[in-house]
Amino acid sequence: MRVATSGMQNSGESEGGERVKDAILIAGPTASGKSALALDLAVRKGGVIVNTDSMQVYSVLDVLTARPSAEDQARAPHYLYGHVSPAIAYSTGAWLRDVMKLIADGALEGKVPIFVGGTGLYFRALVEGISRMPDIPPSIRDCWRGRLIEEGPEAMHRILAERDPQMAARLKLGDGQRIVRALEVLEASGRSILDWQGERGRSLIDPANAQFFVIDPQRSELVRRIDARFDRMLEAGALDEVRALTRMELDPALPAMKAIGVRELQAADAGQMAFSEAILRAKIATRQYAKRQSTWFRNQLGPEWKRIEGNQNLA
RNA sequence: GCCCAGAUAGCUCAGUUGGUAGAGCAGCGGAUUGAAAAUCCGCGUGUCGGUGGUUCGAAUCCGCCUCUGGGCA
Repeated sequence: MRVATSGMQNSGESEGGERVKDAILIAGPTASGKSALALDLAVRKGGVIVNTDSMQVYSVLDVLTARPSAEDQARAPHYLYGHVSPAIAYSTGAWLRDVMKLIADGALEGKVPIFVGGTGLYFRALVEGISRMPDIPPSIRDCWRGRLIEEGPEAMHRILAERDPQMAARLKLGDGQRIVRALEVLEASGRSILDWQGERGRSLIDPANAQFFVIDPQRSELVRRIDARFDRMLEAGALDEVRALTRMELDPALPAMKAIGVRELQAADAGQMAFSEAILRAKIATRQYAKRQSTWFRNQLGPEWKRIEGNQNLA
C-alpha cells in the first residue's frame, strides 16, 4: 500500500538507537530566565546546551528571538541555535531529526546535555517521541492551505467529516490548521492521521536518569521582564533584523515570519502604525504567548517535572 | 463667568419610543502529535460621575453639583 512508498526520511525515528543519558531539561515561558540558568548550569557542570525553542533556530532574528548572545554561546557549547534560514519552513520533526543527528555525531558525548527552551511540543516530542508521519508533497500542502484561506475552516471541516469522520469529530470547526493537516496527511498517505498517531515514536532521552525542570515565575513578574526585555531588544537592533528579514521578501506564511514582533515592527516601519503602538502590541503578544506556554507546562507536562518559581540553583 | 458636548467593564465605546446594560480590545481559564512565538475553544456585576426629583419603574426625563473636552467672553 501507499505507506511503503511515502517518504522514508523519518525512518530513523522508529529504529532503535542511543538515548541521551543524564539529560537536564529546562522548560519555561519566554523571559523566565531559563537560558541564563541553563548557561550557569552548563558552565558549572561541563554541559552542552541544546536549543528546544521553535524560533531560536532561525538565523537573522538573533535579538528578536532572544537567542543567547555570541558571548554567552562562547562560554559553553550551544547547538541548534540560528542554524536554519528563515526561508525554511522548519518543524517539530525537523528539530527532532537535528537532535538525533547531534546524538549520532557524538556532540553530547561525555557532557551533561541541557535542553532548554519554551516550545512545549518539542519537549513532548523529545521525551515521549512523536509519531512517524508521511511526507506531504508540496502540491498537496499548497492545495489545502490555499483552500483553507479561500473557503474557510468550516468548509474544510465538512470535507474532513466526509473523508475521516473520526478525526473530524476531534477537531473544532474553527481549527483550520489542524483540519487541513488531517486532510493533507490523508490525501498524501491514504491513511487517517489517527492511524499514524496511533503508532508512537520513541523517546530520545533516558527518563530514568534525566532531570526535568519547569520555571514558572509569577505572571506579574513575567510581564515586567517581558516589557523590559523588548525595550532592550529594540536598543540592541531588533528593528534592523526585521528590516533584513523584510529584504529577503519571504512568504509571510513561513514560521519565522510569525516570530513575535516581526509583523508589528514591519507595520510601523512601513508607516502603517506608530512605533509606540507597534511596541505595545508586540509586548502584549509576548505576554499572551507566555500565558499559553504556562498553560501548556501546567497541564501537559507530567509529574516528573519539578516546578520552580524563578531563578534558583538547580543542585 | 456664559454656552455646547461628554462622563457606562481595566481601555475605546454601543445602549432603540423610560422596564436595573453589551461589543471590540485587554485580562483570565482551557485544548494542543512535523506551522507550536502556530492554531483553536470558553469566561462579561459594572456604586451606568454624585445627588435630589418625576414615575409603578430612570443609564435613559428634569434640577443642582463635580470633573473632562470644545467654543464665547
